Amino acid sequence: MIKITLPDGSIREVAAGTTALDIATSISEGLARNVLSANINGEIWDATRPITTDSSLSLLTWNDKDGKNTMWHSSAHLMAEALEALYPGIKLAIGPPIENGFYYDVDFGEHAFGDGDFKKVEDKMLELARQKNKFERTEISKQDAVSYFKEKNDPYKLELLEDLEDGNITFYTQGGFTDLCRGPHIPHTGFIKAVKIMTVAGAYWRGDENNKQLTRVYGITFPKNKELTAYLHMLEEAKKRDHRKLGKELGLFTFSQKVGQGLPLWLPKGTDLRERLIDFLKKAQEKTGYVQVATPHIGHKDLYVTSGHYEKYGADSFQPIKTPNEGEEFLLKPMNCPHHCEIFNAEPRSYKDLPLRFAEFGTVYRYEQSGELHGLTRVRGFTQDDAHIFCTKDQVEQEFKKVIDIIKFVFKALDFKEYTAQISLRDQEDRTKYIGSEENWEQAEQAIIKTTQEAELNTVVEYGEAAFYGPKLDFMVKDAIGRSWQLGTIQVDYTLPERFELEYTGSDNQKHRPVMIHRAPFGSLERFVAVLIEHCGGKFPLWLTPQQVAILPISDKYNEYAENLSELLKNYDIRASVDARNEKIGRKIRDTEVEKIPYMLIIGEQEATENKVSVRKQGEGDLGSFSIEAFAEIINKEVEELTKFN
RNA sequence: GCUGAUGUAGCUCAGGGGUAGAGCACUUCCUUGGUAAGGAAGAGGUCACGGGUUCAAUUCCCGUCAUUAGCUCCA
Repeated sequence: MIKITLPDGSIREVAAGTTALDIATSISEGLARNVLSANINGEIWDATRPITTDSSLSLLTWNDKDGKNTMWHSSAHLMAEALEALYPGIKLAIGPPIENGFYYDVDFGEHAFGDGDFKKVEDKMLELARQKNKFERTEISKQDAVSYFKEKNDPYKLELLEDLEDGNITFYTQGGFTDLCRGPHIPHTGFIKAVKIMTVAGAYWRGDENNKQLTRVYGITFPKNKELTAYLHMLEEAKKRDHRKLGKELGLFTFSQKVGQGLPLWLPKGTDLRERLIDFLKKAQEKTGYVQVATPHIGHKDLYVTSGHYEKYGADSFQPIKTPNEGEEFLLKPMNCPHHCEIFNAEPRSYKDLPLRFAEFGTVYRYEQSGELHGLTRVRGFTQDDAHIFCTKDQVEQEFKKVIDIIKFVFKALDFKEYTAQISLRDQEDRTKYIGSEENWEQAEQAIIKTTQEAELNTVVEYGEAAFYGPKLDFMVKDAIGRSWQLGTIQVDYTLPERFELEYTGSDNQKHRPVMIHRAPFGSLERFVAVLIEHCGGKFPLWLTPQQVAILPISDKYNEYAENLSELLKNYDIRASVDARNEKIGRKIRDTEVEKIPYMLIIGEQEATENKVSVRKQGEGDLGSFSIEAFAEIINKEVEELTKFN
């Protein structure tokens, strides 16, 4: 008999060789029908694999990330089986699960696999799935494995086998298909009820462009048809929210071939939004003791040689520009921090001056490969909401706390309700790859852990994800349709103070090296605006939106009253404009709704006589009649609630 | 950067070896209308750019540029 510890702490005694599925069955039939795999002592196993020693067990279903992965990994095998049946002679490479579904890299030989083939593959997969073929695990010797794939003439699997140790090799077979695979897999193919082949793309064997290009077939599967429908609906929704589309429709930004790839041009409305975001953050930062600095768009090459950026990124950057006479080399600024270090160095600093917080909305330029450019999320020129905090190592904790406060404030004002903080710490095994003293690291890492706890953040700790120059904290937000984006970041840096020989005089009258903290709540304005657009679907929060109110006269008889109203609202800091077009009110309302302007004021005979406004809210409809003062108060209250820091 | 797809009016797109079409937007006129599209007329295009094939290219071929889906990359 062996002991199995369940997640609730209860212990079951079962015969050795019992499977996770057996245990699920003993709990309930319903549970057993949903078990995809199991976590045995921290390893993911087949639910059908016999357990032979005392173990902890948790059953994994579609609701678990690992359960989904198992399902999708098995789906990749199912797709491979279908592809082999439909296109005999193809060679299979690798087929892992990914964030949304799975793929398989396939060498189709002469056949050009494309959209036209998808339906066929989906049908075949469903046909095979309905056979409820079991996934069977076999341990196999390396020699036998090699001869199997030699027989099958599959060069990719043979190459994979070269790197595997004998005694550690398993095959999985379902129906007529056998694949080299570590597993685990779902009990049988019948769990796969809905299948969609999404797309194909080229991918190099082992990610190396010198290797042969294979066809990567992407697919996704679900245990219920309904979930597939919901997923496809979500994709449609994402398309509608695409910031590139909305940015164009709402007149926020554009690109020009003449100006250059990846160089966004902000249109008046987009600039309004952007400036408003800047003001908003500046105000919060002023209250937290930041001071603004400003630095030029280029800097001497030596600056970046000192910072180390030239060595690391110089070759892949925009190349240096030279002065015509002296031939001195300058780089387009890829980072603000070296400039800020020199500002720190501009005068002798005392411990009494610290912390010093230099903030700059600094525009930087980075050469991104042309294939990487994407709307506003990946560009070659962008503005960081950058700041560098120079402090003593004892101040790191308090400074972290303040930065977290600002970031939380930003997320709240912009209605990002769900976010997690990823704490990136040193590799626990190998500490040689990091610069800075053990003591400093330890102190900073502890400060991050402590402050994130105190701030009651949802955190994930990732060991080995720290930058070589210091630990960091990244904020991942979930948008309105459940996608994750990385936005704000806080990073501790021990190397730049070292490289720039930053010093301050301590209370002991000795020279000390300050700690530097990089931080950017938005990350970059471009990327942040892109995420924000997709999050709110273009319906910006009232405080931020370029136009808050549209004044819609019923006919041109009331245009004058409307214009007066617009002027009056300016006194209340409300951004309004009049739609004086010769159109019917229904048309004006429709167009305003489409433009996603939050409030409409309908102005006609009645309003003009009574000196009132009829208020209509975007997406909601008629709110009734208000005096102008009352309306202004509603707007201003809503704005203030969201944008007040502290 | 690599591989594939795409590039036609301001926008969304149709078309196709004999120098172009729709809807929306725009302009003008009519209409003065009370909570999601009133009517009519008009204007608007070197069919991304450069070569080639052809009597003739926007259409076919090649190249360049850009966009896009992936791959690789991201201070």
